[in-house]
Amino acid sequence: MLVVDDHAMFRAGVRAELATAGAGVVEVVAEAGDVDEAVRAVAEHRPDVVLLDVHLPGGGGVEVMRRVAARPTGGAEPPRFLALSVSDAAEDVIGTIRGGARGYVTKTITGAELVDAVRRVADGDAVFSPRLAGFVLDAFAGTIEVSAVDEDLDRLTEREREVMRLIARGYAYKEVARELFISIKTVETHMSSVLRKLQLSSRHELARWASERRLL
Amino acid sequence: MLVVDDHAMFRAGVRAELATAGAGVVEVVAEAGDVDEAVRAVAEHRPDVVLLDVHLPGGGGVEVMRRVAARPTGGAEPPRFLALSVSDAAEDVIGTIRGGARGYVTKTITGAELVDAVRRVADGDAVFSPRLAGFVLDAFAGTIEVSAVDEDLDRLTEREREVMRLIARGYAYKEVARELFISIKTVETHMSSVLRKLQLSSRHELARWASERRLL
DNA sequence: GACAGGACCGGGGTCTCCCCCGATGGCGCG
DNA sequence: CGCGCCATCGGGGGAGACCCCGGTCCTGTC
Repeated sequence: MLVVDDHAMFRAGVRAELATAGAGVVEVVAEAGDVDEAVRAVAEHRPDVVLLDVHLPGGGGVEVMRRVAARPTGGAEPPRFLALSVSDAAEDVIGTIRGGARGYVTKTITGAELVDAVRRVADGDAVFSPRLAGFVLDAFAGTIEVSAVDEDLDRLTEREREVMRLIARGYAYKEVARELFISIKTVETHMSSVLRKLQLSSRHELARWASERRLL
Repeated sequence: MLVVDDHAMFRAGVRAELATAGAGVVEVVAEAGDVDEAVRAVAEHRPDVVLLDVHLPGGGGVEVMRRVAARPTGGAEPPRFLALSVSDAAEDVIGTIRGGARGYVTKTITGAELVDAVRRVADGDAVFSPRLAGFVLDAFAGTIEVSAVDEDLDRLTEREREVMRLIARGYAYKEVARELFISIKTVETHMSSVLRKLQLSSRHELARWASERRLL
């Protein structure tokens, strides 16, 4: 494992904890204190797991993952990243996951828990601290208001729904007309009904409305 | 914990495993064999964790989560769902997570691992089997082609990017002009450059382009 | 100093969007 | 049968979107 954190004291703490709680399970092969060092250390030592601080000089942990992913691995498996941070802010967590981390734990974690988390990430598991699992899964599950959608959407006729779908995808009236073998004027009539029924006022609002509800 | 699975034999197996490996940690308070039973059992026993089979008669595990979420809890905390399935298909996993599950493990799991997974989900952790963590996190991280985006996006000047962002969000030229303290004509000039540089032909295509690349 | 490029602004034109008004034919319902 | 709803089509018009052309400043480069 590679330990990346800008505080040497913290890295020493991780080493000490893992030496006792994780003896024989987790081996620290190297340390790094900023983004450049981290990228070099990954290339040199090819660790299975990188314990990665989120707030790191030189672009943060996300930058490390981005640069490691951009470099050729020479056929070797890329390391798995376990993010470690004092922050439990949603944007940090989600940004880190988007960046490619396979886990995110806060620094309130105990040594034994850290050993377990590292082991799990090494096995391919996803690991999240309790408070963070909520962010990740909620963001992933999305804000799908099933009940509200149906009530509005059911007011539309079949033909109106077809027109709505195409308009929301950015089709011009002319293109919708050609696609559905009807006149432009009919498309305008349907669109007028759609906007009125959905209480929207333009095709742009309609596009956002449909996009938020994943109707495209 | 509530065990939901349509095979009585499997439920018995879970009970037996948890009695030995999870003695004193995990207590099975009830069982259910289909969606209706599961929803009733949740209302009656209010378990902390529901071990939920994905392929279940009556709509699947997703239907259970949907109906439990729709019913008032009477102030009590809703249970956390741990999905359990023979399937490791991406659509099953992602659909289940979208449905609100806090974890997903396959039935190849051992008794000790199951105890650990249940304990973690009860604590609020997200738990995923190794092969599944890939699906979930990749789907969440999205298909972000950093390299392709930058080449196109870097051709835009700073001002063009600002205009592009607002237009992609559905702002009218007039609104963009007001927002950026410039004239409508200037907005048109910038938009013309944006469309030319990105090889797009309308604000609608631009909106889709930006939306696909999560630039909003 | 010439030259390029970016930010800024304008005229004028065509097309699209969105609304108002109208009409016809079909289909089910009381 | 009258009535309402739906799908179809049209005229007209105002506002906006998009594109063509023109221009003035400023800044950085050679």
